[in-house]
Formats: sequence, C-alpha cells, structure tokens
Amino acid sequence: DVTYSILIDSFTKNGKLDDARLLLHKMAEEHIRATAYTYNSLISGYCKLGKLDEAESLFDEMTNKGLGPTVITYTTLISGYCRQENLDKAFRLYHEMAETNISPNTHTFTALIGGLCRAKLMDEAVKLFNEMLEQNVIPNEVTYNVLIDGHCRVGNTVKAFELLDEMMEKGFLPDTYTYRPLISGLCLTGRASEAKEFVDDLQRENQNLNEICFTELLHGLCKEGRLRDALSAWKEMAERGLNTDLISYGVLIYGALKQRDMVKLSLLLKEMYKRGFKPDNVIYTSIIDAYCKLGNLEEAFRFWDKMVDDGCIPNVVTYTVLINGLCKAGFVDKAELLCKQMLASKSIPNQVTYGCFLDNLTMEGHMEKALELHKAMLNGFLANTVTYNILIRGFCKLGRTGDASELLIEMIDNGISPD
RNA sequence: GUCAAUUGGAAAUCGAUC
Repeated sequence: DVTYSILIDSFTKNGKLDDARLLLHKMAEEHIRATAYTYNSLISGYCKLGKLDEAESLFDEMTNKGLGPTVITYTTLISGYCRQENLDKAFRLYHEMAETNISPNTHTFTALIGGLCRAKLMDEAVKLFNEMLEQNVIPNEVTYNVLIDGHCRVGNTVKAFELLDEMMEKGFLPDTYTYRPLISGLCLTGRASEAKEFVDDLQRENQNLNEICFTELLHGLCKEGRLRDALSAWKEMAERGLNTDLISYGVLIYGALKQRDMVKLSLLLKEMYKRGFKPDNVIYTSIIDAYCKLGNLEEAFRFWDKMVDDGCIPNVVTYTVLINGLCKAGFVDKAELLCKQMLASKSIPNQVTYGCFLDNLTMEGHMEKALELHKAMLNGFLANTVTYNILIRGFCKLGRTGDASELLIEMIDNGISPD
C-alpha cells in the first residue's frame, strides 16, 4: 500500500487526478487496503484544483471505510476552502473537528489564519493566533509569514515588522516568504524607497533574496513611475546571479508603459527577443491596455493580432482591457461584440468586464439599463464594491441621492463592504 | 516509508488642496 500511496501522491502532485483515481480502484481490485495517506493525497489534489465537491466525496468515502478523517484530512480541506475564500465552510470544518475530538495543530491554525488574512480580516486573524497560543499550539515560521503577509496586505507594515522581530526573538529564521510581503507592504504604502533600502540592508546582511523578492521591488518602483531606479535594481539583480526572467521583463515593460515611454518599450522587447524570450499573455495585455488608454485603438488591435499570431491565447483580462478601451472610446457596440466573441471562446466575463459596461451605462446616464445589468450581476454573484461604487456615483451625479443611499443599504445587506 | 499550511507581473470606480 505504501508503493501505491507514493504513486498516487506523485500523480496528484502533477495534476493527474484521473490516473490517481484509477490507481485507487486498482488497489481495491488487488485487495490492497487503501490508507488515510492515499485518501489525503487525493483530497489534497482535488483541493488544489478547486474541486472541493470531489474532495468532499472522497472525504465521505474514507469516513465510510473507517480510514479517517485525520487532522491532515481536515487541514487539507480547510486550506482548500480558504483558498476559495469560503471561510464559512472552513470554520465549519474547524468546529466539526472539535466535535470529533480531533485537535487542530499548527498547520490547521496556519491554514485558517491564512484564510482570514487573505480576506483581509486581520482582527480575526490576530484573534485566532491568540487562541492558538492559548491552546498551546506552537506557531512556526510559516504561521508568522502568513500573519506578516496579512498585515502587509492591508498596509500595516508597522505591525508586520513587529512580528518580524517577534519571530526572530523566538529563533525562527525569516526567509523569502517573510521578506517578500514586507517589500510588498512598503511598496503598497507608497514607500518604494524604503523597500529599496530594506532590500539593500538585507543584501548587506547577505540574506538570500530570490527573483520573487526583487521582482516585487521592481514592481513597486515601476508603479511609482521610477523606471530608472527599477532598471538599476534589475541590473543589480543580474549581478547578484539571479535570473532576470520573463516576469521581470514584464514588470519593466509595465514601468515603461506607465511612463508612456514607447521607445523604452521597443528596446525592452528587442532585448527580450534577443535573449530568446517571447512576450506572454500578461505582457501583451499590458501593452494593449496602454495603447487603449492613450486612445490609440489601432495600435492596441495591432498588438492583439500579433499576440494571436504568436500563439498566445487571450484571456479574460485581455478581453476586458479591450472592452474597456472600446467602451471608453464610445464604441459600446463593438465592445458587446467582443464580449460575445469572448463567450464563444472559453473566457467568461467577470466582475471587471461587466464593471466596464456598467461604468459606460452610468456615464451615459442610462441608469435603468445599468440597474438591469446590476441585477443580472447580483444573480451571478458578480457584484462587488467597485460595481456598487460605479452605480452610486452615477446616481449621485444625477442628483438621485435617494437611489444612491438605497444602493448603499443594499450593498451592506449583501455583505459587500463600502470603501 | 509516502499525505496537509505562506511568495512575484496585466484590467473596471474613486484618489481631495492645482
């Protein structure tokens, strides 16, 4: 059974869930008992693919066979639900554990804290962290990394750096999983310079930063329009022996576009090609977006064609960027056409896509049509803070503040928080 | 003796004092 479990685990890690399940059947045929290990591996695989229903049915199956669940099974499912931002489900499982006398461990708490952090519910995350300590479950470096990341995401770098000190006092070694969020947090709060200093300090201490940490810094610098600094950091990255990969080029291109520096754009593209890199989806999309925003739809479509010729498949974001460009330029009919084309391919329009149309309708003063779209979006759970903002702004502009406040109430009722 | 938790780039609204 160990052999089979190892095989099943490696299949699931490669996303070959079907093959893994075939093996499970084969085990049964050969009268080899499956174990909790086997099931846990499979459940983990389905969770990572977001197929929680499949994971749940295996959970039931293993329960019926008396093979579990174990702490690991619960933790796997909990983290699966957390990744889908289904915290209700995750916590329900957590409570179910208590009923079945399975004690949550460090991994379990870390997964839940991570879920809360992802949802930016930092007060709750801290509360759970304290509960964890009260239950004498010892946090480890991952727990700290998750919390640090959470605080950084909401811009609370002070708290994040406090936790960095705390974790070091406890003897945990920070790594790239710790540093990356801190760099990101500093950049997020408009302090790319501090992020740069932080990175320099870490280099002086000979801490090993990886591509991911550097790219985060590059991105922060580019976002603030500091392309020159980003380029020099990029050179430094290369000198440090790190890979200047496709993503790092993508960030620099984003920076060049932000500065509307099309000369730099073509230089970067040339250099990329020379190194054997081809622009990917993301790079093409950022170029297309930039041209749309410059009002140059022709050039935008030229890159779209180039992208398709290159074998890159446009995704939701690519479509949305063009739809936005078309809407803003007043070609709503063309945008709708593109949306249909999008549905015909395998891309499904999302909140942002519909948000573009919604924005166009409210800007044109077609509030009733906008409300119609909004209702459809509500049915598809596609309303969010931004889409409500668009509608509320539209009503306010027309002086219909009554309708606007009704929407405010509605959004709160729907559990969507105003910002 | 195999299973569970954390990392990078693109898109919609708004960003006051000019």
